[in-house]
Amino acid sequence: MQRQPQTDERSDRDDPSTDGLNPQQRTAVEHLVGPLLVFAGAGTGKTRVITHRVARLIAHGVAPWQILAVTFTNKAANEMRERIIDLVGLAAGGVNVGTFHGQCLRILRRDFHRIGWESDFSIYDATDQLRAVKQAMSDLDMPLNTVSPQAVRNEISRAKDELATPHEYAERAEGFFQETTASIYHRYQRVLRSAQAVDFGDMIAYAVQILRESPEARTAYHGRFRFILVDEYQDTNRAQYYFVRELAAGHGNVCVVGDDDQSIYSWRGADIRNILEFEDQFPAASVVRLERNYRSTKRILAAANEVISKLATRAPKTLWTDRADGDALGLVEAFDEDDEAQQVLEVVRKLSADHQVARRDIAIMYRTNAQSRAFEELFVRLGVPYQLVGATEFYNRKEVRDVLAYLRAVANPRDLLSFERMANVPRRGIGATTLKSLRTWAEQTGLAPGELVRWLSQQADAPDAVEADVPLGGRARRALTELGRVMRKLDTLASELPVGSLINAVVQETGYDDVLDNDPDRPEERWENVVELAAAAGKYDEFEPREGLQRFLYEAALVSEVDNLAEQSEAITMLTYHAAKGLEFGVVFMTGMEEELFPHIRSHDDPDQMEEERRLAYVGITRARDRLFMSYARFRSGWGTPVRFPSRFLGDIPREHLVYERRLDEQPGLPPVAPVTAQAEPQAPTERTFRDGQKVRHRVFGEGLVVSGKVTRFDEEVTVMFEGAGLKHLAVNMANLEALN
DNA sequence: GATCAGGAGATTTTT
DNA sequence: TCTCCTGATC
Repeated sequence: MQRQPQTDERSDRDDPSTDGLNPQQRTAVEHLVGPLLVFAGAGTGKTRVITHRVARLIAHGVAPWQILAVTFTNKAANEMRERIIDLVGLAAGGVNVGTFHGQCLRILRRDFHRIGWESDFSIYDATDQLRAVKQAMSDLDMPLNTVSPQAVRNEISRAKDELATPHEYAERAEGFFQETTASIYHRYQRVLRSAQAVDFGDMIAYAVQILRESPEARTAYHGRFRFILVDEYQDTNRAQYYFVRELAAGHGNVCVVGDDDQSIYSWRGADIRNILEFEDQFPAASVVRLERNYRSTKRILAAANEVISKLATRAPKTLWTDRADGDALGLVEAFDEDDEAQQVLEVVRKLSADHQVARRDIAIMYRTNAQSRAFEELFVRLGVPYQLVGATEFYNRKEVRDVLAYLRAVANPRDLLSFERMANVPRRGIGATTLKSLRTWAEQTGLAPGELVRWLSQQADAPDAVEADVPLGGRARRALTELGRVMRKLDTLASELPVGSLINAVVQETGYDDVLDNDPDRPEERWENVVELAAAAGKYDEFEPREGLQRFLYEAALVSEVDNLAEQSEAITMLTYHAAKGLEFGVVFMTGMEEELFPHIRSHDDPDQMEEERRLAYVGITRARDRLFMSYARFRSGWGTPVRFPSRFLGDIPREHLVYERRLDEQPGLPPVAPVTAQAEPQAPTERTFRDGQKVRHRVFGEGLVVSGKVTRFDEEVTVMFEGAGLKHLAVNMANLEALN
């Protein structure tokens, strides 16, 4: 695992006694039995409470393995494990720390047979899910444009977050989209089932099902996990709540820690009710509120409080701190995204020179992963060390997915998606039609395509085999037989080689090395990724080959963050606001503080989502200990309108806490924008000046007709059909359109 | 029936 | 910028 930056108050590491805890923290630590809810505001010593609580439980004779600690991310789980060991000693390594999905995986591995599954299965991630949705739609003879497969995937995931089965979902489905989704969902589950595969939502759902339906399993887990601890409880979804409830049903020793102000995952099904209604769901629960912030300066905290106070709904609380006022928050106005990166780097240099701030204590945060690009390019060019958290999407690289598809097709011959992904890579003359007839044949025989091709190859090897009825053309049959031969070879290798070496063998045996060599754009990079994958798999070489393979595949599915190649202690950290939750840094740069980016444009028409953006801004601000900088660009290439305006969140911060580090001189071509510190709302036109059907002239595009238009917060946008240039979306302030009639 | 080329569309946040 | 999809070609 990559070395992560500090979590909450790593700085004051201490002995397991309750000395040095404030009264609220102590209350939380000393409460041992029964349900407990800890409202832990940002920087209030949450991690400290958790680790001390664990220490105290162990001091009271609870065995480490009787404690189950659940987090939301692998990052958080690793941090928590480390902190517990730091405090309690190695003996505490036995505490069961893991993500929801990791914990459920263990239960499935052990007890999946109780509900009719095998203990080896494939885990389908979001990309696989999408393919499975398309597969389901095609099974139903439904054109892919009937409904958006992405939307259906998300809808299915939301349903699973609520533990709704296809049947339950269908019962309450309303309207065309939901009713269509209902039938796809039904079929989708069959696709997964026959592939012996589960998606993320299934993992929770099946674990709950096991706990509910198997008395043996239920008794075993109740006996095993006597104390349950859930971190970031505000981000749990309904299914996860049921999971916790089932586990805690025997004894009620469940401690949840969270902060409704930091709830930022409702788009993933997080249900704020879980934390707000905890006292109803677990009667006799004690509630502790941590409101003293140890992390940030007064001015940073004031900004945070101001931003979060504009929420329409939240549990009342006010963070306070004893720390000094600190510096004002620095504002950086940039021309565009490249300039933004430059300017941020300028400030970083100044900080290093004037205040000896170490780069490892600096974080650059952004709303979307794509924003990291400008920073990366600059930093690479200048040799500035940085580390990217998450995001790299290593496991979404084509070559990585290809190799993994081979491994999964070997580990689980029934895994249809993996099989079909690798079936024609490299090209073997197996096209869509061949695969389709193979699937049909599979349905008739009850065998999976992966099993059938192996059988074909066996038949071919046995000269006196009885000629069975094979519904395939000669060419297709030959190609599939050859594929079966490769698969059988891989089967053998998988039983002999540790998984790290297996990857190398797979690449050679299958001819995938040629695919990599002949890659049109970046063969070296693709090779590097495959090598890196093999290196990651090497961790499992100590296991029996088959077992190591299976474990590696589970990890690959559940770990989204990759080890960065080298540990760079002197590197600037770059990460999204979402990924920053739970971390803290001496200096934080909140970049891209622009309307339509942060708050994100997709949140603009939904008040609930807008509130979530605000909480996300709050999370960003409260990551900073000593210094906070916020930057925005006046132009940003890419999508949407190129002209940008400062984020409303900037306007919410009292001006006495803000100071410009850098402002642009007003230049020709730059639309005027009032300084953020003095700004209320930007002036927006109230009605359209160009009507539909109006003829206009543009300096570059020539003459055209206005097709549609709308008034936005800051400007008027029109869509114009130009005679030469086609359809264009234009911002009226920028485009200098001339009305012609 | 497979492959190729070109175009279109889509890009939030993550286990 | 990149991936997916479609339609045309071999």
